[in-house]
Amino acid sequence: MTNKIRVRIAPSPTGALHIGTARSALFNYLFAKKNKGVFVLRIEDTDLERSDLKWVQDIIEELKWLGIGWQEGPDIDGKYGPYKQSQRLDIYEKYIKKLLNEKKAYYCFCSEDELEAMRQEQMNRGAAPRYNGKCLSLSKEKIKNLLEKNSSSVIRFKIQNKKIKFTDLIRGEIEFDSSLIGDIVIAKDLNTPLYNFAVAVDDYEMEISHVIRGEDHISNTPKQILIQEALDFYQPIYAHLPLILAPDRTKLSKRHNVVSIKDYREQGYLPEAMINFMALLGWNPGTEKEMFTLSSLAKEFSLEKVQKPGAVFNIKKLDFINGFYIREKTIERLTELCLPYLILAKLIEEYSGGYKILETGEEILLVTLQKIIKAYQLRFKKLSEIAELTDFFFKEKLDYKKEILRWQEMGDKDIKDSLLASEKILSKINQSASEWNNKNLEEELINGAERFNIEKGYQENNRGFLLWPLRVALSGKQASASPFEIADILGKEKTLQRIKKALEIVS
RNA sequence: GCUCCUAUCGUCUAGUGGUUAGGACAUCAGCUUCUCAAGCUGGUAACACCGGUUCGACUCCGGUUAGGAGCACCA
Repeated sequence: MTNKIRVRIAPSPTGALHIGTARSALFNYLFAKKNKGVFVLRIEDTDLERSDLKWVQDIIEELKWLGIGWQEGPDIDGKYGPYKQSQRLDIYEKYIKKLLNEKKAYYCFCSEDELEAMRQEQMNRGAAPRYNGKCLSLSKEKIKNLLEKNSSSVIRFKIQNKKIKFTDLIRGEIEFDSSLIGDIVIAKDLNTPLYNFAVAVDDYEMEISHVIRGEDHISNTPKQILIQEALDFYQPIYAHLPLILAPDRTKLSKRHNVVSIKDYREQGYLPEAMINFMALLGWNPGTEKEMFTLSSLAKEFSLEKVQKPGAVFNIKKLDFINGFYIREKTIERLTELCLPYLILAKLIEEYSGGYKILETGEEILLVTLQKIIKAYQLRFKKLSEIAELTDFFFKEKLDYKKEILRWQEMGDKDIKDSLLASEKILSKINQSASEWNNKNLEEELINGAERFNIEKGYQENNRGFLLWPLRVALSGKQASASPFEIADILGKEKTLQRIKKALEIVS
């Protein structure tokens, strides 16, 4: 073993990258960065039945999206050989044979039914279910015979009865009694290794110094340690991370929760937010600082500050953090990020280098799109929300009830008067950049609102009598950006059209 | 059932024998305000329980209770 810090994550490609795996990756990555070590990505695809190349792609894509890079692993040559277990079969075979020769492992011909019955009987007795060692003393001839007959068999590892102690960087000393474990299956045959065995071999072969993984692996650790000892391997240092929990405090599962990073990305969560949020789940800097970029985390991270108890996944906090990073974006970048969602919602489409409104086919300039996004930058938490919030900019016909045009105790006649007053003010303003802009529109309309209130005998500073019906007429919504921003973006013609429509609706 | 792990506001957490138990999200109120946000100000809200140790325990020890994870020819 070198003195170098070498860590890894070892996902199995049996599904989309899970948020728990992503957080393990983050913590390993940060630990490596902090200690100038190496972060390895190893693909654990020993289970060919369940593994699929498309999930390897997903793991790679999503880790890259998060900004978590590896120094050794897929796409990158390494001196430790291939990083997919299915390409390392000869390595495992060598060690399986070694264990077999040294009588530390043996063939087992018990049927699954037999094993199931054994387990049941032990459970009923209140004992820990474990293999009873039936095939341990089979004679050489008998084994040879059965193997030649192609009887189905597996290879078991002989568990030494002893106390196994190891130090966990997060939890301290952990002790297991190996007599409770029973001889585990380490391979189905010489070419089909199983998890606990493959992990022990790979961690050794890849010179992994620290194994940082989820708490759900604690009970695998003694098995792996025993295999390491039998093979005369060094023992890596362990650190078991607290689990990410669902609101009911059980392990986050695909069945009841959104767990894949891909889904969060598609919902419009930013990688910065995911990283910041995942880091805070089970770790804190010991200060009151909570907002972190990946690189600031790499400086401040330490395993000593990792929590012991599991952490409940709080989506509201993720939303808050995501909103924070949305507000941090430049408007150019944020618009770029939002565009796909507007396209997906069939509001706009891309054409020869520009964009057009899908419904009317009219061109919409990038600067206009940026104005729209800017008007909503403070108003959304997930990118996917942008379409519903801003759809009225791209629609000809607004669909709303007359009732929502009403501000406080206004009668229908009052609403009409209000809209007519707005119309009068706005038609006097020229559609030119120097006049028809947010600032000037605001000035004119606020002055107008005061005049309108005096005229109608309303309370003077209650601008809603003019502004509310106007804003609803332009947006069709009870909640939206200001009428000034909207009118500015819509332009004079559409603004006046929408006021006319509203007047029709009141009548 | 067995093994292991865990226990501070609803949630994420600070705290390492003496604190008005701090922060963040959420929540509530106020300010701002045409609305919704954002922002600012303030409020409500926690040491699971029982024993020790100690002049003194959220903090150390033991137990109880509760929760979780693991117990495959999956990883």
